[in-house]
Amino acid sequence: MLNLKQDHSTLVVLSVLADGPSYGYAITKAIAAKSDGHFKLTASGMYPLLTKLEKQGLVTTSWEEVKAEGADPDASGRKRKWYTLSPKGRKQLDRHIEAHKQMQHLLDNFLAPTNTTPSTNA
Amino acid sequence: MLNLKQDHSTLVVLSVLADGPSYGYAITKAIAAKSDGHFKLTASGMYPLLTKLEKQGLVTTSWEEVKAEGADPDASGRKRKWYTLSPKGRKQLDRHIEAHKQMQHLLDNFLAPTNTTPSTNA
DNA sequence: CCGGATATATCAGAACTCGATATATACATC
DNA sequence: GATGTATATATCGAGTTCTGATATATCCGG
Repeated sequence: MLNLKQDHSTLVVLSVLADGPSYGYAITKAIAAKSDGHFKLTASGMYPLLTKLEKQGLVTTSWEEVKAEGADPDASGRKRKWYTLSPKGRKQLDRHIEAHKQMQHLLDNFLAPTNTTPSTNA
Repeated sequence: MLNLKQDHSTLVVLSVLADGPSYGYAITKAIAAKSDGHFKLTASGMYPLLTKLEKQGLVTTSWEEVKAEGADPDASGRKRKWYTLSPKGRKQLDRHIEAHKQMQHLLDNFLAPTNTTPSTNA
């Protein structure tokens, strides 16, 4: 169970939101599910990140009352804060994926065996 | 020019030391060179990291006097602190590379298009 | 009514980031 | 010999991030 850092969290959260609007708790569950239980992003990592994404204009938010079935329509039920990926957020996701691919590429090169004269050159 | 975070710094520094002993300043240069100028690890990131690696027993250290050619043998010249990868450090590097590969794999899977029923299944 | 799941959010101590600063030697150029 | 750049190690400090713990409140099954 790998705890995600903010860079990876951002990538993963934006990626989840690319599939459609969601809310904090559901996103943590989606991350766990979509990663076969390998990735973990806890509440204390999730909510500050979502706030940050909102401030950056990468997501827009709205509150929704979660009414229990047959509940008193006047009673104030549990609330959900929905997060929707903005066009800016979608672009940022693409850029983030590109950056991630490049980092992968650069690291792979860096870690590759130090062959000064590879046979592929012959 | 990407500034490396500690996770990547550790991977990269241990990888440099796997090629043989080196010292702080040379490692920063080696990282820049080996990454074609893409990776940067500054002094304020390097020295705390090296200290940490030493405390963890991943590297061993020794001081060496850098004598200028034809310099007074009694004069105290510049000093270098050499870092050598320990067997424990070598194992840690392997583990770190494995973890990195797994993270790559998991992220790639995560970011892959959401095909619930791929045509490869038919 | 209790406990576990759902749901959002903050707190606080620890760790990390990174430009700036301190210190000192080496060396080339003017 | 002065000035500047490169070599070389190291810390400081303001800001950010990390993470388990805590707080609050609803929902639902037993």
